[in-house]
Amino acid sequence: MEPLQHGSVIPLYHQLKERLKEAIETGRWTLGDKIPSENQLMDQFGVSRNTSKKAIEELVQEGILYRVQGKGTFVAKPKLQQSLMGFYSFSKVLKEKGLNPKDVILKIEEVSPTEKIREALELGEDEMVIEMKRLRCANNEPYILESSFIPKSVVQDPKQLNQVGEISLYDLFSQQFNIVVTRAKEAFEPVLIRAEESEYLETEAGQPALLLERTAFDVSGMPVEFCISIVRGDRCRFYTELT
Amino acid sequence: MEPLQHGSVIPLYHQLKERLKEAIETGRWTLGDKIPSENQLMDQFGVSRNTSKKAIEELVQEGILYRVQGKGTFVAKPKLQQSLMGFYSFSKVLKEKGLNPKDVILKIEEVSPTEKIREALELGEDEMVIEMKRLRCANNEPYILESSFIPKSVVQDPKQLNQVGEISLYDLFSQQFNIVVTRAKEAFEPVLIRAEESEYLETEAGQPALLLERTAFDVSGMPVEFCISIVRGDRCRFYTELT
DNA sequence: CAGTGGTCTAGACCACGCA
DNA sequence: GCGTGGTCTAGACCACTGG
Repeated sequence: MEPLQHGSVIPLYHQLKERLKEAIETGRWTLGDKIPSENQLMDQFGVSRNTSKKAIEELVQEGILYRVQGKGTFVAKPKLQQSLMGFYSFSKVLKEKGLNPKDVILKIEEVSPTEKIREALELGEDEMVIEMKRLRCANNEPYILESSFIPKSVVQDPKQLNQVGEISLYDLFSQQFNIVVTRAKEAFEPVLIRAEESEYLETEAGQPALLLERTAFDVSGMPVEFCISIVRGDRCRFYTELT
Repeated sequence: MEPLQHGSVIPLYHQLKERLKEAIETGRWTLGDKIPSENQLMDQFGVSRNTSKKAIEELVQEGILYRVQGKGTFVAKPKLQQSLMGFYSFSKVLKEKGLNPKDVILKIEEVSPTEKIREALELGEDEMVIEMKRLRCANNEPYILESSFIPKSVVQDPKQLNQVGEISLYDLFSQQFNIVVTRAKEAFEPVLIRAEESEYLETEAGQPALLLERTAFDVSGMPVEFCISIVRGDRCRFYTELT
């Protein structure tokens, strides 16, 4: 491990913070691992305890680490999973509780992206994408019709996506492709269900729904997924808390 | 100003933080005011600079204060205004930019609350509410039809609400009734526009819309407003960023 | 008991904004 | 030049956890 640059314009705690973050993002430490104590970091990097503390505290603030007094400092769950839960938790989303979630994969195939998708994923000319279309159900009733578009450069072989259903798409990204999704942009608006969607969602055309578009980015800021969801309005309600 | 309790179970920085927060919430300092410097707080409360700094830093983290190097520490905008801006900024909400926002008050009157409203506002039997129904426009085109329900105990005289339009409801709350809204819960779902709403919104029944319900709370956690909005789906798009 | 994080002090030097 | 916040050090005592 190279020493930190003392006397640099970049604060020591910030340099240390980046080192720790890098070690987590590259998989050096993962979910639940114990990282070195304040005293150990202090010795390893030649800084004071308050400086190593400040680096850790900011990472705790960002939700990357968590601390337990008397035990140590540990790696928290990836950030996006937390945020998604915070914003619209799928369990809370459903009016009925006691749900039995299940995803049906309708198709996985290589397609030519529309202009909108090409833009969202920052693709070049002629770059192809893999489309995975899923019907997401709870208690065997459909509630979301979802299409994920993933650049071919990310997932060379569509077959690799077949595991989705057993594990989540983002877990698959992290485990199979070494891609950690850390950020996402979302846009949504109310729409009417169209005829071709109504069949899958087992409802009628013209019923209220939410159109949700999400672009997910990996740690380097590269877009890795563009997702379009149609959410049945009668089955879903979204909650947020503004504090 | 009473001194802090040294040696208490409650950390000094936390006590100081509460003192500062209280001074802001009671109006001792308001938006844009400069608060005492770290050195001044250090002397006034008999703590070290790091302790006064930590109290301030946490309030900065919570968005209550902001700091400018070389100038000082200042009171930020009330939190809710920020959150609302962060979550669905009305300016970003509109597809068209260069908007000219205007609110038309349709009615202000004392009404008997429905069961839903009574529950949201935690009202007792026979307690009345003031309903303020507004049509919110941009570029003279309607986009939101909104009804606010406010407990009569909060605003004794409906006439006091007439200023809304010149200033925002939450600014009125803070200036006239000394109520600072600090928290809000929101729920939304897609719906179809109904006949009676379509007239105001100048569209057709059956068009997509967003139904948005918000309960706003003051500092003590008392509900002070329940608001039902119908948002035209064709004119609005909501954005969020998950990080 | 040793190790951890939680709090706190009393110093220090720096970059910045302003008069 | 002075006051501000930004960074940093080297100590200290405490409460909690685990062996």
